[in-house]
Amino acid sequence: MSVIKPRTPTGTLELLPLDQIAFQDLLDTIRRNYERYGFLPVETPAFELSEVLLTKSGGETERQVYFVQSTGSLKQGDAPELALRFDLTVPLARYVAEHEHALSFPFRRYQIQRVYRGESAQRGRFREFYQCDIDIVGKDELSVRYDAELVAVIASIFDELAVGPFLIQLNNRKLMRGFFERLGIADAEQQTLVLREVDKLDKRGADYVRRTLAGEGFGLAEAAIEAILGFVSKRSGSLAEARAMLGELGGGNAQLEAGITELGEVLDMLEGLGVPESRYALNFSIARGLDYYTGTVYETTLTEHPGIGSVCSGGRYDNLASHYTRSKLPGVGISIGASRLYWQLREAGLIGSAESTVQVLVTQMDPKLMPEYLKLARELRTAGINAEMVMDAGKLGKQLKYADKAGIRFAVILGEDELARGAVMVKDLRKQEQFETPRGELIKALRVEIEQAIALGELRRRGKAS
RNA sequence: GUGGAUGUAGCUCAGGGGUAGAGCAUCGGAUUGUGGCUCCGAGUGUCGCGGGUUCGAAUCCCGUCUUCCACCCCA
Repeated sequence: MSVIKPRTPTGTLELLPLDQIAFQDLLDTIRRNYERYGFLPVETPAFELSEVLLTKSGGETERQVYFVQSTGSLKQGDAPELALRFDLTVPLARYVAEHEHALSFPFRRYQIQRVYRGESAQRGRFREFYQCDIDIVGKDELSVRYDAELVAVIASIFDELAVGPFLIQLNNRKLMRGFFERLGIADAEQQTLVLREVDKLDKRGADYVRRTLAGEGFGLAEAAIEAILGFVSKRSGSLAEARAMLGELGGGNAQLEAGITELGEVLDMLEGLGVPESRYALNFSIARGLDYYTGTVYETTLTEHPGIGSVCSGGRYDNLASHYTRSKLPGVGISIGASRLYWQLREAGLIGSAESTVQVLVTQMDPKLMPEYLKLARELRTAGINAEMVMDAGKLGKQLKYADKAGIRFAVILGEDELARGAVMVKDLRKQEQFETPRGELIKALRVEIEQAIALGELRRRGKAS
């Protein structure tokens, strides 16, 4: 009989249990912070109607969309009416438009789900991956103060992830467009093209951008190019510097002035929100690729790992759901690509395998004592301690080996000797220590051990809070 | 979609016209209440797929697929 080689399609991330636990810990941290800042959970279907998803046909998105089709429909040669979502923003727009009357505005939702993109796989880039989005959608209006609030959320998450220093870089599309307009680049399309090139500054360097802007398709005058480069090369190192950067821009047109005002308001909020100055900076080269951003744009990087690139990005959009409703729904949102983030952090050695979610293994020393083992396991579980029981008799050595390989930190051992003494043995496989405790104090003793390990950062809190 | 590379045991790879190897991993054992170290033993491959050259191909040639890297785009 021929067997099929078991393998996952390229561009998918499939993990072993201990790595999956580490990944889920990452998602949990993100989710916890989203909820802490008052965002509500939403899930939408993995696939949407094609007509809903592909509002803007042509271009990059359509090239990357996976269509979904039943075999029956495929045989009939019908065009697929379903497609897998490629981000969470388009489904959000549909969701808000569809449930507009049942939602409270400003609507704050978080969504942690997988999205699909049919692109060729590369390092840390997947065809199926998790996005963790938050968006705040207003009705008719939404204050830029919300734009500042998102900075606080990002800072809170990356602080808690403890992956070293990070920088949330801020910019504003109006400010950029206004600046280009002042230089005589008035056409919106042309501005978009310049935005896209300028965004590559930190990756490709000033010379690359200079050459591109002077080349065909742009052909900008040297003075304009130098003005642009001088503008986009600026970075703030502190709040005072950020304010000075805005102050030096001067005015000249409504867009530029609006951008300066908006960014200024965002800066004014950050201190009160408790975001340290070291966590954010203005960077006038940040543009983001998506063309629906109209105001604030965000891009977060890990200072000590520039190679990882952006770990969280997003921005403000004027009218989220114009394709689905006549209501004006402005919003602001950010997204964390969790699969890529996890993968990159692991590559950089910033994240390892976790310990098992199983906290204690109840070993089976003597099959005759099975009723005792069952009782022990029940006690542990009732106390909120995650416990696994060995059901098959076998050598104790093998059972401990199993616990070790499975990443289980503690083993409980009970044989004739302990039973006679009314005691039970607790073994810490990591510390290579064991101690005997009176049977009645097992739970207390284990809790102390577990809390200690959590305090040392060796374990994460599992099971119900005790 | 464009350009470049790759493909040999579960993994990392060596070999290079005469029919396949190492390390790691896996499993078993080292006197029946204690894991990660050590020692002993065991198994596995249509050498990516198809065709050609040859007495003979994993090894040379052609095609094809796959995976990877860069561009594009993005998380």
